[in-house]
Amino acid sequence: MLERKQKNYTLMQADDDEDQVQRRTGEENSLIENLRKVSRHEYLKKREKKIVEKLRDDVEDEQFLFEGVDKLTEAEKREHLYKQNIVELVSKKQCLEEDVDEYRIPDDYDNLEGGRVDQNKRFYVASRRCMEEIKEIHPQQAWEENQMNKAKLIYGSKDRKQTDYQFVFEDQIEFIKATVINVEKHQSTSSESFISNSKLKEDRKALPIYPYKDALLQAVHDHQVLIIVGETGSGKTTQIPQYLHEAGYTRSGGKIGCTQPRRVAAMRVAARVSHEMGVKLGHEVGYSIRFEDCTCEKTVLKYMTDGMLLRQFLREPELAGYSVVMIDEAHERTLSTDVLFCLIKDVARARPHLKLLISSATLDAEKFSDYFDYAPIFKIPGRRFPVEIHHIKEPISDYLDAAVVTALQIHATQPQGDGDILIFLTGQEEIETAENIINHRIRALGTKRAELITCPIYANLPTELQAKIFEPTPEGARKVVLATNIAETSLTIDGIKYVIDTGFCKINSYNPRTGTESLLVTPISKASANQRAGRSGRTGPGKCFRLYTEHSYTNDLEVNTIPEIQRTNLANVVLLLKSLGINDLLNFDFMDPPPSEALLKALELLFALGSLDKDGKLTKMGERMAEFPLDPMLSKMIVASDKYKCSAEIISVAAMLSVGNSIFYSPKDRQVQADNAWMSFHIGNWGDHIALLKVYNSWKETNFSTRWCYENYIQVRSMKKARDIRDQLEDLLERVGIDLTSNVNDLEAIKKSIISGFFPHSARLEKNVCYRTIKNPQICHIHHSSGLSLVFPRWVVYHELVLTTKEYMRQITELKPEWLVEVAPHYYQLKDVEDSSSKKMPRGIGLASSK
DNA sequence: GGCCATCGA
Repeated sequence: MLERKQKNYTLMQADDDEDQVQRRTGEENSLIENLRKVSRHEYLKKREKKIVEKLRDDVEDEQFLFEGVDKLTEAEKREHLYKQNIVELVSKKQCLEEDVDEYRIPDDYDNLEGGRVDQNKRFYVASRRCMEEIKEIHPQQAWEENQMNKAKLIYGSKDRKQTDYQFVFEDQIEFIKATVINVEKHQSTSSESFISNSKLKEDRKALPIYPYKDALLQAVHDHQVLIIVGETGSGKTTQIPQYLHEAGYTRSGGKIGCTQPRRVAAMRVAARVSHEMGVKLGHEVGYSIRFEDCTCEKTVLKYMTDGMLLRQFLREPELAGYSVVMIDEAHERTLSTDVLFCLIKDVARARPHLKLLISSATLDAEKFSDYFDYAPIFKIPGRRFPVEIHHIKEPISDYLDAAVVTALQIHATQPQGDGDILIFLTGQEEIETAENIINHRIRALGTKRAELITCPIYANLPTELQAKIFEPTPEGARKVVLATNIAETSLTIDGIKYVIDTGFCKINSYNPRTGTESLLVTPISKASANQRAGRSGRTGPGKCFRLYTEHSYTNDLEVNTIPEIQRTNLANVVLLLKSLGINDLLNFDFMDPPPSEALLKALELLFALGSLDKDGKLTKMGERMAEFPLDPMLSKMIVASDKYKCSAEIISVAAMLSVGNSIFYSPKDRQVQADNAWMSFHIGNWGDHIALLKVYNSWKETNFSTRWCYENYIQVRSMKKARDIRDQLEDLLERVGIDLTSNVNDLEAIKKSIISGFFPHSARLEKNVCYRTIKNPQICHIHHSSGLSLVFPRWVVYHELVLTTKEYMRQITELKPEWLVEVAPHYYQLKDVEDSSSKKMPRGIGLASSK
């Protein structure tokens, strides 16, 4: 097939040559004929690019997923090499054509001559990013850890702390101990049919979970719901589904599903398990994440994101295709996991043969147990290196300064090259200032000490710059990684020996009364503090320096972070639950119920958007909106765009809004250029929504060019994500019966569609630079990232309201007040939007009759 | 003239 593809290329070339000859000689050729050729030429160019891109993705995927898998057939290997060759040839050619030198800061892996990307290095770097899961299970690692543990079996001080709690679960411990004996008796009877490779088998046996295998199977057999407490490195995620599969839980046709909070985790674990089972990924073992379904009819072990399983409830409310569902990393308490708890508990009652495993790393398993009708707790020990924890003696006032000083102290006093430093800070700005201070002070020290390399990392940092933290530290030097919470769970950095924990992070919480999200610096929880400390003990014994006193650790910090469900906008969740036929949400069996105010606010909004009727039942409109994996206001905007015949534009806007605020990129050293690029999308005061649309369409016009992004200081990663979302939305349009219609020049139609979804978010200019929201009147300002921040239109509609240092509206568009009445007559009356009576706002304005 | 923690569909 690939050979055919290449032939196509040469054929295309021949076609083109012929074209030229004909064009020169054939006087009689009609103009139309010529145009056709030109357009074909263009089409072929585009097609070539598309095919190459597809090939490149294939190669990346294969390298990423089959890394270390030696089960590939010869044909597969050949094909892979072939693809790789083509991609390399093409990228050589492209690099000559596209000499990109804008905001692309060269880093190690694209430093080859001619700017060519060294794919191997790149994948090395990329795979480091998500080493977490692999670390847990990599055979080499397992072996090494095993050897280390043989020498001295030590548990870290973190573990020591947790022993305090162990007596609480005495029953469960007894339960485990009893079964350990069983394990030894029946060990040899376990099924071994799937593993031919003896090395792999040994590795699997070396995992801490292995001795508990039969006991675990017995427990699953005896109980419908089981809480599993297994620490990092126990092998629970990879082994338990395999054990259950081997024990026959998939024999009657049901799948084993395992959820993960993050996409990379689902992918990597699935890849690992398929490797262990000696099957091809996507066949018996697969994964399913948004934009990527790597499963087939044969799939019996399915790893997926928790959000994915949640969406599956819409199509398959009984989860009939599953015989076992395992919810992994339950302690993280993501919004999706929490909602899954409620739904799955209900399903389990209706389906007595469905097995349910809730797996968590912490010891608040008792709470999980209580929630699931006192389900038994099964504890599996983990493996970790000891971590020494140091607290400060006296409280300090400036944690940023203290963090820098501590880092420098470590650097100065600890042996050279014995490990890197990781500092947890709260955000981008803090990271940048810390970076500056450290660099400055290091320079002042002169060349006496070894080099100290600062590596910032946060989610919004362009990928090219993120890769820096995964490069090995040069001989004799030391790295200091300045990270946000991203390093707490989402990525793992090798070689960290010292953690400096400032004790703070930014946490988002939603105020249902005002509809504001606030992102404020908050003390972390104990669980979080321990997680952070654990980051130093992954590859060897570590040390953690906490910039708070032991007293405040024990007395001031909360035990756990407040679950997301209690501090977020619930509109989306409520719509989902409503479309599953769950009506009484106030008495719904949440593990930690969200504030009733938040539920009411969500219901009120859904009613205003027309997705619920006055009895709280889902309407036809609500059904259509629920199809979209978006915030209900965005969904409503899309459904409304049908009326204004601009659905093509609106789904672009929705996709761009969904990726959030990481579109534009403004590096400190190129601020002027970046500002200019930004300006070019904001001329004419169209507003931010239209600017986003312009960005998307311009990118599309350049055939999704990466170079174009660099030139315009736009983040490629975000744009690609927007494209994926937009593609998905386009597919969904068909499902809800909306035609894809484009009307790019009718800005009024586009704005009216936006307002149809966002009419509850309107505000008017109050005085000077202050705005006042119409509903729940409150003072706010235009965020400085907005194109209208110096324009101050009288009336605006905003995408979101965020409290940072002030109340800011983000992503705004100007509107005519009468549009509000036109689009939402049930919500606004003419008197609400009349400009003349602006002296004082009547109470309850805007809430015309929505109760 | 002042900035956006982190995931997920």
